[in-house]
Amino acid sequence: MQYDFNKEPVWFHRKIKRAGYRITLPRRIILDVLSKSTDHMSAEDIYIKIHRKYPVIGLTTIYRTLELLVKMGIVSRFDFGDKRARYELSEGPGKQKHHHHLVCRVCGRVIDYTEFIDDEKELLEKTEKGLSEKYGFRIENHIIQFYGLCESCKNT
Amino acid sequence: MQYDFNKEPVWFHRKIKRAGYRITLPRRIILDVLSKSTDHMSAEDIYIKIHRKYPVIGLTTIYRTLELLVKMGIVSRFDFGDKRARYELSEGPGKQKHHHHLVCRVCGRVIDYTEFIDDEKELLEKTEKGLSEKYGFRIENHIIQFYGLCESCKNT
DNA sequence: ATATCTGCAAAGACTTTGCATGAGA
DNA sequence: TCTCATGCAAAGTCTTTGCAGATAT
Repeated sequence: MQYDFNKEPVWFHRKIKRAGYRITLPRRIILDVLSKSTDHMSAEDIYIKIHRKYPVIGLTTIYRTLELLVKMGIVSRFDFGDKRARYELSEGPGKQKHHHHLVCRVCGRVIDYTEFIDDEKELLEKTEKGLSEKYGFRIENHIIQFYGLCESCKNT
Repeated sequence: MQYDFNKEPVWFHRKIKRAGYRITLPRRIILDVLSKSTDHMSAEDIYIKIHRKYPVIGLTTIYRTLELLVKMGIVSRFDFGDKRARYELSEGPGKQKHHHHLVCRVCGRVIDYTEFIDDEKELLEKTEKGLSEKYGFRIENHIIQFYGLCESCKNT
């Protein structure tokens, strides 16, 4: 894993500082790993990826940083049914495209799909509006996941 | 918790037996608790509810039974962000109505809602069809969850 | 300078596993 | 009778916490 300090994302610095936090090496590295990955990484995945080049960064820090990033809305956290939390960049300046997940209940494979998102959008907006009126909820985000058997597990 | 052995659900016996499993006391009790509860119970919740009347049933059995019921599709398992799995009867003979969840990220309260389900239905069917064609997935079910702040946490 | 942040080790919480006993068909 | 199911205790896994030293601003 290579980290290019010249391409630091400005929006990130601003957001962190504005919230009263500090820009630190682990935070920069972890954000970088997440923005370059297309996978849904666990804390340990990130740790392993980072460890060779930055052995000083411990797993604890990964957890704490992820917690921070989730709280700030920069990162989203998912549960795909294996026992570990998975993380990915939220939609936004990090350029993550809005998508949902398709999870195979046998092999655990996860596919991101972006199709039908536009169709969903209208429905979701309507639903969010209705729910917030009826239950007084302020809805911030949503998760849609489909579960089933992936192509290979289906044929086994 | 009272268990009425005269009202045993026939569909459950049939389903269990047809799958080659045995009808046992713990399985009957756990199903009963789930079908009478409107909550999203953790394994421990179920254990506590059962324990006074059936102290012989251990937590391990609860876990194993839930695993079985989930595998058979009788029970669904959810993650609401606290660290424990939550279980509820799936839609079906147990008479659970199809619904989704609204989760408060502060206090953890979960509201079941059934509104808009009809609107969702058409979209979901279309999406499921499209996804199964494109990715070769056999989709068995889905989860939709909204996250945000409930009425009281919003005003604090 | 000083309030944050980090790493390490240890603790914590939920869940799973091994094994001998007990129970359903 | 003969598997399958259960209970107990122990182990496992991911995640969090306490604390002293290090770091950002």
